[in-house]
Amino acid sequence: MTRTKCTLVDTPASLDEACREFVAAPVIGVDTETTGFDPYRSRIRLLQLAVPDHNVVIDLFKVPALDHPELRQVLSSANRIKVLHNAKFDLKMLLHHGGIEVRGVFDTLLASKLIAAGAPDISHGLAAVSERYLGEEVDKTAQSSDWSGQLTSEQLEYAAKDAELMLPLKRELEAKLYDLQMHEVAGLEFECVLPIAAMELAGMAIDRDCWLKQAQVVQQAHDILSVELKKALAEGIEQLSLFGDPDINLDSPAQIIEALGRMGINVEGTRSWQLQPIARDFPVVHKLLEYRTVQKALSSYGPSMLNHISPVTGRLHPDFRQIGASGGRMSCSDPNLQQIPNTPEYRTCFRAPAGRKLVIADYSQIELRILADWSQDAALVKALVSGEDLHCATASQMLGVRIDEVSKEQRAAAKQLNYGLMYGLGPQGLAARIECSIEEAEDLIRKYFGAYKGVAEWLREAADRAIQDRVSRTRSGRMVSFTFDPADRAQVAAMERFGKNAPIQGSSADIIKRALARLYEPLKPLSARVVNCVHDEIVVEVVEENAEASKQIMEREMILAAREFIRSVPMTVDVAISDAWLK
DNA sequence: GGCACCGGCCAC
DNA sequence: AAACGTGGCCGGTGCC
Repeated sequence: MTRTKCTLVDTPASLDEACREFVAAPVIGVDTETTGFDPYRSRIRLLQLAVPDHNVVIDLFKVPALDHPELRQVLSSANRIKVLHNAKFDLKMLLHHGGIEVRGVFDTLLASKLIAAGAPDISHGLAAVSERYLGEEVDKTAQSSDWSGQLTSEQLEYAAKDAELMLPLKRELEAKLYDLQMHEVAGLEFECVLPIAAMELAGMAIDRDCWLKQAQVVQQAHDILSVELKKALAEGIEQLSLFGDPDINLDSPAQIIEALGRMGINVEGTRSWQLQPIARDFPVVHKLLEYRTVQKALSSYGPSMLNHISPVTGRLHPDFRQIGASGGRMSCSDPNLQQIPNTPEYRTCFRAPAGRKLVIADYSQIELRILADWSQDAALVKALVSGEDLHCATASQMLGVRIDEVSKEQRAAAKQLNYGLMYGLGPQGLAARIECSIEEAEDLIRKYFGAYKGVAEWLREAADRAIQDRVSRTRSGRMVSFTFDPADRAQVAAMERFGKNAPIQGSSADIIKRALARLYEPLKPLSARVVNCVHDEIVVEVVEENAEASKQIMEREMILAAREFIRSVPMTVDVAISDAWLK
């Protein structure tokens, strides 16, 4: 690469000059260097902007560039494309420190992930992506250097280089996205970056005392159970033990298997599905299952959760990975607010601060509605359009009984089928879940697909597509690729199940992402902030007096987001206004 | 001490 | 691989 002109901006006059250049540029590479990763506890040192043949490095410790009207306009205007790698990070910094909402984002990280179509073991770091698309090695050693003091020429060079790289990288990635017909879904993803950045900055409020109180209750149960369980497990070796209680580690599956074996209880593993069937026969097994529950509650949902509370905001600011799953779903970590136990004891601790409310909105049966729309199965569409209880309607269709005569067991079986079959549930799995024989399960599945022939056909085609084309698409055009060894029957079977599931799960992700993007502007005037997003659910925090208005907007925008993709069945959104994360 | 992996289990 | 999909977090275990 030829040497590009590089300017260090550290005076108001040089900033003015540089800004004139950006105002005219349709595409700008952007990067920042910061003193840390937490926007609330670190500062932006450098803002790098690259246009063809010119890199500009702005030293924000020397000149208050984030206040510069032209620069703000350049960054927040959707008309000028800003190319960044992992834009969420820079957007959070610019939003928090400058109140700047960066629009017109092209994110090279998300582009790379889309192109990879969920293939595992592909790195999407800037160095790897540059290498892959430009054949260029990038030295990232300066990234973790100290950006708070006197800067070396190496640091400045590195800083400029990252922004400069964005321009050729965008060219390559964009061409590839068009090739693959994924420019539209790329736009969908790029529009989500600002809303997700804002969601992370907003964070979720948690009531510390409430959480600790709950943890203490569990701790007590844990202590009692652990003593009882140790005693029960020791009984098998009483005659061997000369030194009192053997110090068995209850959290070690290997030691548990050994201890149970000494008592004459032989198990392959100690997962709950393996233990459940024999829990009635052996009190010690029942005790173990009880212990497991509280152990999980204590370790994953105990006091350690509070370590994630920001000392600055007093709230939880998780990390959302925008393309976290191969089908396009988001994932969440540190902490994972998508896996908080769905029980009142825990959810009630996620409480809106005084004078504020949570508005909780979720799509009802979104995946089944996608399946119905996609398969155009007449019976399933009709059941969903009718607004009847879906699982009763399914049981009625399958078994030929009147809908008001469907028994509890029949409805439960239908529910398992509705949710399970689109993931590839087989007779064995169904039998285990509803406690019937394999033959009965086979019969139920036959009846289900007899009632929903269109669904059967669609699922068959989806599985075939995965095996033959090794790729399928969600409703937005997002590609999901499948890699497997065709000689391995188990892998083929797993891929068939994945092939059935991925387009549906991924389309659901398309829809919720459209909802996040659509909600951003309408919620702003209400000072309502999205604080969490759990696959088919969006949680907003808002001042009490604007809760009702927020509710209306959420219902409207979420339905409109779904209608962008799904038209033949109604999408329904359940919305509740609440003090805590409870409906 | 850090890392990778596993068994196990929480969410949707 | 539970013959039901997608994730992340935990403690145990073994390795370097």
